[in-house]
Amino acid sequence: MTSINPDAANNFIKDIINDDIAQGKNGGRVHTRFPPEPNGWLHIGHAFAVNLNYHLALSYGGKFNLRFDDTNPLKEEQEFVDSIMADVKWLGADWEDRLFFASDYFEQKYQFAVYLIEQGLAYVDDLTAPEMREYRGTLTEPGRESPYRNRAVQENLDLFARMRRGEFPDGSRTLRAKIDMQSPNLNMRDPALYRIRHAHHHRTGGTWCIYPMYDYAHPIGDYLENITHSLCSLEYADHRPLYDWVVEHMGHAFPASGRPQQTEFGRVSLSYTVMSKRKLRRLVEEGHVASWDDPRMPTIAGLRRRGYTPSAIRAFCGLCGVARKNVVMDLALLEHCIREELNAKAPRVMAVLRPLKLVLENYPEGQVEWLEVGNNPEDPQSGTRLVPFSREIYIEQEDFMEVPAKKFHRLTLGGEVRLKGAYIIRCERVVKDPDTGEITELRCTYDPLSKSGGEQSGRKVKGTSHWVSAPHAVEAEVRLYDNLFSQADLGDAGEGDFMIHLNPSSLVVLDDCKVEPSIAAAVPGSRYQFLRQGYFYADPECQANGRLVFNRIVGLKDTWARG
RNA sequence: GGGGGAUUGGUCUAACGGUAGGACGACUGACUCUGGAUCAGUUUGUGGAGGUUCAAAUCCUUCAUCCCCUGCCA
Repeated sequence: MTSINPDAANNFIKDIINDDIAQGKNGGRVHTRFPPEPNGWLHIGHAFAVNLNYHLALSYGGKFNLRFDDTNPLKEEQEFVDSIMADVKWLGADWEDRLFFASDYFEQKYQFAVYLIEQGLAYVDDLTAPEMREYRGTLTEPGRESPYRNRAVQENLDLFARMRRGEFPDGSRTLRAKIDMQSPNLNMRDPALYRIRHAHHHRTGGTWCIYPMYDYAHPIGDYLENITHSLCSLEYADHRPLYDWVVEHMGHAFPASGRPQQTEFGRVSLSYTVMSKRKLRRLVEEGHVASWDDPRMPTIAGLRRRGYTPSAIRAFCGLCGVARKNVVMDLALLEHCIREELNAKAPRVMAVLRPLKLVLENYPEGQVEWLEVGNNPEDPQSGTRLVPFSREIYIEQEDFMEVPAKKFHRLTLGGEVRLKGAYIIRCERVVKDPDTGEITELRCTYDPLSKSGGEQSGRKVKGTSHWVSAPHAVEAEVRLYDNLFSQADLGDAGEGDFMIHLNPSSLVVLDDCKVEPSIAAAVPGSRYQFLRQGYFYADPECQANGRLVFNRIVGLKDTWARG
């Protein structure tokens, strides 16, 4: 079990839990849950919530449930249940045998509603939706009581039973809690508990035509599952009095030893991207990204496809603040987490993304040397591999400048550079296309005494370049992913306007890359550091058709490019 | 003249009346057969005003700003 930052300072939720344990609440148990609605894909913000709930339970020796909040058949689909389960599992949160659905409790919820009616705490209302809105009042004005508010218990019981039987059309009636139309908290102005929806539910099919509302269903689910700490996002703080109202009456109807309590925390979002379902959907529907799992998307599926590891995402979540305010985390922190992990673990290989042919005029034609190169300087255990070297090689176009810029450390006309793991070379001539003036080839010489690891290899030059032997080079496609948006905080860009900040270069596809032969058979899903370029992921889907495709997960930090 | 929540450097966070610290980023330098990594260092902060106190980021008052709430969504 990978832990997130176990030494992290306490957060306010831990403070609350510690107090609860000290007071013996719920017998000192800690039991959390992650309650997604199966109506979309999980994103990095959800990962934070999953992680928070799971690791809180874990660190207190408690339990963690996965519970789908499927009370609205119009929006929910099995497809999302499947993808969410896969994502939560991939993130490493283990619900063991505690997979639940709000719909598992529809019958109990119905019985409890009957109890509320009997107690005079709920009534069937015939108001239409627009009427109900009008009766509700406004933020600054109290509401008015529905004319149906004081129906007799028997009439309510009868009407509610007939609602269940399907005698009334959608929208014609609701079951409402009888609380307080004067409350300054709109959630307490006789909130709807049930609405009529003659719709097919992904799990219960056509069994029901009345469906409970979130505010009613959620606390019941928590209560029935013996949840102790029901964590949710900030916007539900106003709903807490209603949550408590339901729990309190559940306690009377179905006495149990435990009582769940709701605590709100701030959502986590990321800079240079968007998080709202609506905006993510627009990106897909308008074709700005290929799909929900496009490697530029902040969805779990997208991050996975990009090449992020669950452990890096967990580490990131552990570094995020748990606070009573929504936060926008710096993308750089997420990138730091994957770099840190991959720096330690990823094998290094040489890949030339934008090749420039280079001929070593004094290197014997037809000769091939297999040079031993270290796999990872950070990991002595990682060993070495053999890389072929020959008269014709490729180097990176940007590693040569005929007229060097200030502080340029690599190859220049008449200058020297070391080829990583091989020899020091000197550029003698530049061959150009006579028409375009474009550099097509470099004619160079090598210093035979400078061979890496050789006795006389100690000579220093100011730069080192990566390279690939031309006759041995393997063709690959490389997809350079970058920030989806060029502006860090899209929050204040007007609605609908955020698209103007799309980064036109969020994806650059290079299809003429040359990689060293050692990764010709790269295992799909494996990760490498392309020397001096970044960390890359052998794309599992694109690999399928026999073509090598690598996704750039994240670039290396590059102090030269920055300057 | 509604209710709820929040405010510590560029970002996130610690402090629970007693030296404002950390992470990421940025910048310097060292080192380097990756301009990576590593190491050393630097920079930037308690929203404002009052008050309580020997002592306030922390407690009180007040102002300001930001977020959420008028679905038969969650």
